[in-house]
Amino acid sequence: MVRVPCCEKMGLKKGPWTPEEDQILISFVQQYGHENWRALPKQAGLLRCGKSCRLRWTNYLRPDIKRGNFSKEEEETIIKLHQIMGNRWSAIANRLPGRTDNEIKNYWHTHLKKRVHQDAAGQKDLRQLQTNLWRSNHPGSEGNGDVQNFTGSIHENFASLDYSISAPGPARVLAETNLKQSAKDSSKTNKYLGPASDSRLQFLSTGESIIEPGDDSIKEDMVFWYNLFLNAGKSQEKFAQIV
DNA sequence: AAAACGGACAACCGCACGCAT
DNA sequence: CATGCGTGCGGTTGTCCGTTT
Repeated sequence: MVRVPCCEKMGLKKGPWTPEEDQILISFVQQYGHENWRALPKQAGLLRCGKSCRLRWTNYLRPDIKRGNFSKEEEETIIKLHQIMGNRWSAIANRLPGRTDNEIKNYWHTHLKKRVHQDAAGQKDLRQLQTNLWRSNHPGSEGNGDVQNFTGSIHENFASLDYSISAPGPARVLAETNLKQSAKDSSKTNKYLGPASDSRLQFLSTGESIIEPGDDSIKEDMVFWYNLFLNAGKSQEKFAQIV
């Protein structure tokens, strides 16, 4: 059997819907319901295929649809459900009242995908960064289990957004102070949230410097993680506790 | 000022599934 | 069981619009 796609039928309109078409569809559905999408456009007097009508109704015209920006809670829900379910947008949409699968799918591709990938890459980098931090403060400890325990703990706690992290000892970060250029560069991409004019990366609340002259190799990582932390809603104190 | 570019969102397309015959 | 049909789903494309060059 070869089914002819409904949209190939001659005379049917494609593309964006006009307000008039929307009004016709809304009025018809409210009056007669939508038991048969294929027959609906003809009955309603619309030059659209049934599929197009159904999509327009379910994704845009339905009265229970919630318009507007996604809340933080909705974003987190989408990210968590996507980790579990993958691209099963309709299943994810079922958990978010008022949101459609299409809307969630679009939001994922345009907003959330990049962020999640960036976080995943960052978590990978974190182990190396923490190893560097540990070794810079614990000479002679390289290669032993303490380093792995420390970095593993940090990684797991950060990944699960657990605030109760305590680093073993005052692992003070020593880094090059000349952050002007990297801060300037980062601010262009909204990654650096601190004062761009400051040559040191500082806690905004306490003014305490966490970057001291010394190790040039980790300054960029520190800027990255500091900003990721702030973006994630962590306090500077917690950041200090970790490093 | 205008062209080029890129992000956001709406809409389309093809496949798969379930149900009726 | 095979076929026909309606619908749901996810991937992809098209279009609009703001920003950058």
